[in-house]
Amino acid sequence: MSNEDQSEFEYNDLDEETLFVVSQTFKALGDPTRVRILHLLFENEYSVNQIAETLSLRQSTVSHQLRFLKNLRLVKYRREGTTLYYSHDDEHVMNVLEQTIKHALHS
Amino acid sequence: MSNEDQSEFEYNDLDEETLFVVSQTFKALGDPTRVRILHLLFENEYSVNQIAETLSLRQSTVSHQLRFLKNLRLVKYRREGTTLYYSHDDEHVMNVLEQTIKHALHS
DNA sequence: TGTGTATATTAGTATATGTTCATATTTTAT
DNA sequence: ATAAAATATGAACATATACTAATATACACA
Repeated sequence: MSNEDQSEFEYNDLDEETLFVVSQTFKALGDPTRVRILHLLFENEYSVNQIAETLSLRQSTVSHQLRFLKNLRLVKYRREGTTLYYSHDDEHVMNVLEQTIKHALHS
Repeated sequence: MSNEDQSEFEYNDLDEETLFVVSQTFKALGDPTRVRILHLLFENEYSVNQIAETLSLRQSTVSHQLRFLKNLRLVKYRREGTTLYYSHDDEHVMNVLEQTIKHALHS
């Protein structure tokens, strides 16, 4: 088999932006803390302190990770006085997470 | 609202193993190089060198990442002489990847 | 057995990442 | 204005990660 035969079919690599968005999105789900936070936010909204208490994390840790998730528009918040209630903001990502959790539980 | 009201509903955190598997799986998809490799393997099998050439990566880099992916059983290989042909080995993960790429392309 | 080819592995390095502590900022209520 | 509560931020640290060069290993075949 000649080299020409091997390269007969041109491969279309992912464009740089798509590649960045996709890997960045998965990177968000690639950390246990962020998975726990998103999993917690599956059904309800929670304040930063509530998240920290429920998951036994430092307030600072939660805030840092929420910023990460907010930059990717995976979560949003609403304010009530000094309290910020966070909730998820990306149905696709939450679906992917749910699917994969279920898949992991069955395997 | 009292503290009792807030903690009335017990939250069931993900068990440690599920958490590990899920975040580990997403971590695999959280790197551009691995995304490119898996994307390449979507339809066909490729040898290590073919992957390296197609994606302009070093042989060593590809081999390292393939080991990573193989440890998670995301890829498998078959041998033909000295050549190893790699292909994907996890339909669920490939579906998730495909979905997310399509989602990224439309946004 | 010896040589060439394909792949894997090891060690080193630079960068990225996640957590923590301390502190700053924002908002509300007095 | 001041204090308290909730959250955000910055710096420092330790660890993880990805890539590279060099080398080792595995296989095929003369």
